[in-house]
Amino acid sequence: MRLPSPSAHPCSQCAFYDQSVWQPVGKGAMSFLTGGFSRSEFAEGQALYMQGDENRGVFCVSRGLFAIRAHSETGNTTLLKLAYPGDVIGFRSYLANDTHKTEARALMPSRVCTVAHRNANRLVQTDAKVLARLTARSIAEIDAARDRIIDAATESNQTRLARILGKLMQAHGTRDGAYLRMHLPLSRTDLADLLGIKPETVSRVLNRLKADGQFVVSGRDIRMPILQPHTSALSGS
Amino acid sequence: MRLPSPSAHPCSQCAFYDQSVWQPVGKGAMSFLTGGFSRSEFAEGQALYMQGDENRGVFCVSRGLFAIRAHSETGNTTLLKLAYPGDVIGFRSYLANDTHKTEARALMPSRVCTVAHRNANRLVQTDAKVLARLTARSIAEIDAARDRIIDAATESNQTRLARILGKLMQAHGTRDGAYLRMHLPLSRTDLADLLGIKPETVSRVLNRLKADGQFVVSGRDIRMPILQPHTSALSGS
DNA sequence: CCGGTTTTTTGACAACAATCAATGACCGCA
DNA sequence: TGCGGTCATTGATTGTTGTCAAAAAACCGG
Repeated sequence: MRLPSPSAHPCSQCAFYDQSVWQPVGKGAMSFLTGGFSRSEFAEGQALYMQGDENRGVFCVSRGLFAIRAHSETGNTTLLKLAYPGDVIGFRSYLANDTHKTEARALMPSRVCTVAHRNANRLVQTDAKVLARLTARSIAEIDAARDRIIDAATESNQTRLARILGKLMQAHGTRDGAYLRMHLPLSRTDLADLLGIKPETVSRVLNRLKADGQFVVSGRDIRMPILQPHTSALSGS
Repeated sequence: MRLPSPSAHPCSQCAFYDQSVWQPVGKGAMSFLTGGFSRSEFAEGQALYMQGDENRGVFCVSRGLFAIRAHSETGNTTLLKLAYPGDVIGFRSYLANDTHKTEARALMPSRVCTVAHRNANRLVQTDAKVLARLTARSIAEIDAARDRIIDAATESNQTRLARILGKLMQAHGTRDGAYLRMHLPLSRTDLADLLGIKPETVSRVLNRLKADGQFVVSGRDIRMPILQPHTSALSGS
């Protein structure tokens, strides 16, 4: 799990190096970073952390997709967000010095880079820029949550579902003729927990999206026309 | 607007002094705090800042109630949160060094304490504890947003409205016989923007709350029985 | 390939919300 | 006092979602 070269920046080969929380770490503190750094593979369904767990460090999704879920006492589950490659997760618990209030679970085979709690502390103490980058992630989290609140309050579930699928398609879809195609990494229940509706309703909303020609859905196999519907409508005349 | 004694901590008489972002400021940096500190009164309907404005500082609600709203290009308005006394607002814009993405407007006669942008910068540079407290507010903001997302996804609008009214009643209600009573500081449209529904639906949900005996509503005059409904139901037999 | 399980879909109905239109209540002000 | 104007309520209708039940499809281990 440890990387071969302890003097090189462990994120230097990562596609998200520029935005890495640890990018400011210089030569002087590099041993704090490489010492607590690890890269782990996660199978579909495997948890990175569970609700109530002590914080073990700061995590960065390197590949795949994670679901950040909250489980209530009454048994309800809300899928708070999807963590895509480049997203940093677990930092709320790290910054608050608190247990995790959500769980993170891989929705497909995924890879995560971890900086252990103790080492993160040392890096934050050594370089103020690291803390500044963590603060920036907090602000981005606030913005994302605000956007989601607005989205939920103003858009129909059909529109919201189309957006979620479109974003997943952009991240995980592959070209197939005039379509983008993917294996949907979320169950109907996951989609329901993401929208705050019941799985039966997800089925019906998907039917509407199919009827509108926005998606071709068959189980977890999903295709999305690459051309925007209004473009093709205009091209006909 | 300036306070009389420049050597005393301007928050020292405030009910929220302990949780004040500026509480850690010591004698050495006090002039940075008192110099940029001001206390302002706001009339009902008056804006503290508008969406798109440059950040002028960090604000703390001292008395009254503010609505934090987001206006979309399409003309939709979402009431993102209510800022109660003790709440710090405007810090997202301050920390991100960005324009305000929301507006803050007084819902009743209110008082706000302001630390000007430049002085806030000096205080943050002087004392790391100040930044730590701002970070803690960011985390609290993330938590509050998460709670709201869960609430919207799992609770009925009736339950959500009852909670909102109950919280307002707790903050602004006065005892009146067996009831807590208040003048509702929000219009039906505000309540609608808070729940993500239409004003007509707010009317109907209020009717259901009335029918259930949870509230007595007449225009903006609202009363809430102090005894829990289930207690009185049991006491009958 | 089979049997058993889980997931997803469909159907029927009730509850809830959006929309549009009309009415009613309230307020400020001439 | 009466006149607009805004805000709030109500009614009628349609669309959406929840709920419960059943059927269909997908999945899994042997």
